[in-house]
Amino acid sequence: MAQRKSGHVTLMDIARACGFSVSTVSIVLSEAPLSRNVAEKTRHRIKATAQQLGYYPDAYARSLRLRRSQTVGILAYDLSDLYCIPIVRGIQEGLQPAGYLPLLMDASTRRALFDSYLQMALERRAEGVIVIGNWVFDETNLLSDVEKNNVPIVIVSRDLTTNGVSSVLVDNQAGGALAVRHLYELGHRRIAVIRGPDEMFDSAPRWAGVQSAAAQSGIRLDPRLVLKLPNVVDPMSGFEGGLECTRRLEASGLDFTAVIAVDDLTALGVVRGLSEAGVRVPEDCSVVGFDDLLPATVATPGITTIRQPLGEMGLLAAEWVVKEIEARYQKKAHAPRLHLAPPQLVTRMSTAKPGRRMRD
Amino acid sequence: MAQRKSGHVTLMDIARACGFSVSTVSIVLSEAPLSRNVAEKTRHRIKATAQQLGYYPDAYARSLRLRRSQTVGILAYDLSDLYCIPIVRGIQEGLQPAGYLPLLMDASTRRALFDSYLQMALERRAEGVIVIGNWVFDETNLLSDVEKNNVPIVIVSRDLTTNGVSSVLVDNQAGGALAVRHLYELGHRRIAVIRGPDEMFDSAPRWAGVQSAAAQSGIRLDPRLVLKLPNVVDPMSGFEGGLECTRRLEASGLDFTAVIAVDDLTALGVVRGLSEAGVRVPEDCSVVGFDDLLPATVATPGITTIRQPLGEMGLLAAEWVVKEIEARYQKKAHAPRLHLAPPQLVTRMSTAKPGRRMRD
DNA sequence: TGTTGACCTTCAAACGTTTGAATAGTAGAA
DNA sequence: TTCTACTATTCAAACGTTTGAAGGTCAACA
Repeated sequence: MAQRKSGHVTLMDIARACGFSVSTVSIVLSEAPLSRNVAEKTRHRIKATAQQLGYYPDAYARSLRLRRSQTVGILAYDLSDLYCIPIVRGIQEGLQPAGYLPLLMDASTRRALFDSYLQMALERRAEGVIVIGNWVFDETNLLSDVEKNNVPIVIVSRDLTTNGVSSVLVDNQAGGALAVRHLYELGHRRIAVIRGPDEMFDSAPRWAGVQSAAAQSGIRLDPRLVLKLPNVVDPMSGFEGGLECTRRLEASGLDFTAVIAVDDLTALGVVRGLSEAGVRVPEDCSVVGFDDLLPATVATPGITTIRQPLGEMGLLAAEWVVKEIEARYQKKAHAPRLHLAPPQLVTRMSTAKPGRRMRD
Repeated sequence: MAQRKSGHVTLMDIARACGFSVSTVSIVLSEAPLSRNVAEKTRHRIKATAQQLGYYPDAYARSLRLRRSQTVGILAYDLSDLYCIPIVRGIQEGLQPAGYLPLLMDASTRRALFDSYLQMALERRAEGVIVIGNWVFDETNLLSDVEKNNVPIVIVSRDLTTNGVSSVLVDNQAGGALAVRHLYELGHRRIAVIRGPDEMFDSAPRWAGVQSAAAQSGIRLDPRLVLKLPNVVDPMSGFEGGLECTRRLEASGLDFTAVIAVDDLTALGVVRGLSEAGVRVPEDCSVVGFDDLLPATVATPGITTIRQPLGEMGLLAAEWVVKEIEARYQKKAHAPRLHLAPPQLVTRMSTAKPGRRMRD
């Protein structure tokens, strides 16, 4: 067997091994149209040799020649945020049939990493980029760099259409309203709200939804029962924030029969806080979360929550990039689009009719 | 500006734009040693033009020429398994300083995807591969294909040293023992155990650890209190299995004051099952999990568990591949290595001294 | 005998980089 | 003047593919 420089088997190695030219070998192995002309036994011989030598075509050489990478970069701002994975799954599902490979990157909440990965995506000639931007990152200059290179980009979970970027996200406002209406129908009237930090994009629209639904139902939201989480990027911060806020609520001595938390982790923090104070969920107080992540399902009591259709959102984002890539090859670019996915109420054990809560 | 074919700015574009040759431009932009010889203003001019044109070097051309991809494939069998992410984080951390880029791939529990991603890793000329094999996958023929291509491979969370693959995993046996001893010291003597399915690699050693520690402490494990989860690959299956087993335990009418579950999700299923039966945790029954994943922390009560040092494990795996890659460039390969990371008991609220449990 | 077409295979150029070797130009030393 | 040494830049080949164009061979037909 020929001694190869790179340690990898190449077309040349196969050509030498079975006495044909590199061209023929390439034609056969890549199943090019021309391969119909190649004699049956030649084809067989070449394929067998390739198999036996453990040949894998070199993606670099191939992409270089074809000027296509068949790759889409997926850039998650924080992959450990539980809600990323279902999105990633959806994206993969959407990319697969179109023959694009996901290039998954996790910025681990580090801004510098995010930038360098974005750069890497460009160097790798990703034909499109999907950003999962669950947390805030104010600067979009790099994203514009992406656009400058004629690479279509879609962002999931933030609305950046004003910056010219197609966006897929849940209808946060409708979600907030859903939570309020659910509690209202159960009979709750004194509802505490734990809002997300200002720096989290979802916070404002969810709060807006809560407010408008409350107004519509004739519920007065006591400002003293509305708290806001501090802005920390740690994945556990929601839980701790919810816990801390609940302690404050309990210490205040105010009455409330339900709590709406900005997300599931916060809701779990609320449950913990109530439990510390000897308040039972849902008998004494109901709790509603947002997102529908695993911990909300497996906790006891299971958390009633507003579900985001994360998989579908990822799928749609993938389909959009793919379509946009194809479009650009035909020299026509679309205007940025926006999709607000409908949220869905998932009723579990953490909400019930308001009971008689004893307060000493 | 020159009209380029590929839609991307190339060295040639820059060369034309500022009147130097491609070589000079390359030398300057890649900061090659020769660039010391290049006149200051030439350098400036070239860099400025590159910047202005939005040049990103083509990773494909570069890797092709250099015959190095600076890439390590990370192949997770199921990224939605919560315990993958900390490992991935650790790996990234270990790869970064060595200048290798992670190529993250998620097989989504699908065997076929796993195979095709592994193939892709080879086509992308990954210089090393790290497999996170949290669930069983019996065939290692593809892994041997990897070895055949002279690509070092490390597996996290399974012992495949007998197949010649370096392995990093937690000391499951020690972990099982830790759980028993903790309960023993609290005073528990009648302990139920929910074992993992046979197809899950960790199951056997954890059970062995439980058995030996029980024997050492003089605890007799009632076989009727030892149940086994069915083999389902769904991420929720642990929870549902734990719940189902607990219902069976409760229905049996047997006495027990504590439950050891094979992992955290199962433990949460146990808590749910106990709650259904009106059994309080930890007052009436203690529960211990394994892994220390997020849901164990944020549930109420927080689950006492055996922590795997996932980050460190990933870090070590990364360091091993990197070292092995460098070694192969010097034509010397190491024998496969094994590291059993020490588990650690994390005490939370789900365990306490056995109380007087009423049974009618 | 020459021509045609069908069939099978190869040539050679290109993709965008990097880099050892080569080419000039300048200047100081022998 | 010639030699050496240094600076500043370029040539050209190579990495492993793909593919339009061209090269063969062979049989059949005119």
